[in-house]
Amino acid sequence: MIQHGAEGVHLNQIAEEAGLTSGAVLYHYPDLRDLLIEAHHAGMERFYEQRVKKISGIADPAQKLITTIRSGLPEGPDDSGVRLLCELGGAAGRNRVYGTLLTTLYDRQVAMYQMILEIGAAQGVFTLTGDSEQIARNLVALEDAYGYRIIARHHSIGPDEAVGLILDFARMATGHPLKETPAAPRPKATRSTRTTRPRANGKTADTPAAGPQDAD
Amino acid sequence: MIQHGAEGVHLNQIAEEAGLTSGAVLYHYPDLRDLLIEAHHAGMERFYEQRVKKISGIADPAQKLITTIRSGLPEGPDDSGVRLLCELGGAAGRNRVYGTLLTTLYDRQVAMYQMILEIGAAQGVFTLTGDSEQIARNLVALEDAYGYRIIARHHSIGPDEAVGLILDFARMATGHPLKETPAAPRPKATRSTRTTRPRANGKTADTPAAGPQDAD
DNA sequence: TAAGTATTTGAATCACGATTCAACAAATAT
DNA sequence: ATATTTGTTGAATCGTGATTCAAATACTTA
Repeated sequence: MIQHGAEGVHLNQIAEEAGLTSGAVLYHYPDLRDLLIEAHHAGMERFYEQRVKKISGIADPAQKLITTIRSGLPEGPDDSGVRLLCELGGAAGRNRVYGTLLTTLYDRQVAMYQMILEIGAAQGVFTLTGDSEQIARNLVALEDAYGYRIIARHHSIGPDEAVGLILDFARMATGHPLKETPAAPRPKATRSTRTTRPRANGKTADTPAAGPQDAD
Repeated sequence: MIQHGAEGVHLNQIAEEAGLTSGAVLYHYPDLRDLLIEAHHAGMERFYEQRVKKISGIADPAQKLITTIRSGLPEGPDDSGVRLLCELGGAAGRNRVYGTLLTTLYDRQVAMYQMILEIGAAQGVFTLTGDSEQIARNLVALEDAYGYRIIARHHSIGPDEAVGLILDFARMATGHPLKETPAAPRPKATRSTRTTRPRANGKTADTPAAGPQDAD
């Protein structure tokens, strides 16, 4: 899906990716669409779980907020997790299931932010300038949008710039300076989230070597 | 593209939509991709022009800002202009041309907002809490994101709610109350932006009547 | 080990969509 | 009025990808 779009996936590609033949894939998923939906669902779930895990250990609301913001953005234009979500965004207008999936994710993310905001406010660390849900919604919205910008390879908006922009808003909304920890030099070359798959067994020796960037 | 996704368009559908046969379409666009790019380009252009036109007559910066925000959002989940842009968002990760197209649009919209903000500030109407570009970027980002939410049919976020949320941010950023004009009861049933096309000439009498909502 | 079940293969088939092209029609120029 | 070009058609062709299925293989259980 990342390579050819939600509507452009071909059974054979899926099979090859899985190290199987088309028949085997059909054996498990007589209807391809079910597989795609499950895949999207799993991708979303993984994305969300990762975020939750990243902030689970942090106590300070400000640091928690900053980390959460960063974890919602792609690591770069090739971040597969976010790429998938962007793909979903386009398809959501056409397909109710995808729409619901995406909507659910959005709501969960809002709840996550809202929790952080509320706790911070309760501790007196944040001074919210409005309803916590309203702020949370805007935070998630900003994340989403900058995700798209990064995926589209905007020349002047990368992950760092996006974090900066979102923090600008977060500061207004929380009344907290939200200093980015200069520590934690985010691990550079953790690119390609793609789990290395055990290639097809023999026979399919001729991989047409699809370029890293498919020109549609 | 709206019906079947950027990767799912079929020549015959395009031809039928245009009231032609596949051959005739190929005569003008030997490479289908050129057509799609031009279509996206035209769609974007139209979207932008419409926004500019809508605010052209307004003098008051606050009203201008409010109107601009509204004009950046879809009128509903079926707004074809925005649907197309969402489609583009997913494809941008795969296709450099689309990425550039989208990036360009984003930058132009930022410039548009920036202008409004700067003028408002110069007139003493707005008191910007930060860099005008930074605020403008976030405004466009919010628009984009809520566009996606609306297209995905979020149960509690429609055009009105989105405007409200964006205005919440805009108020923080401009220090202006930004009261929505209760006047101008937005025209209810202006659905289906789709321009009525002169149907195919004879022969192609059997239109399979594709439902309004294609289940992917 | 043997029987039974689950999975995978590879080839055959089927359907559909892109592409080509000769003939036709319309518009425009001479 | 005729020639030329421009655009369009419809049918034929071609290629690709989904789908089916009998046979082969792997795994499980008794």
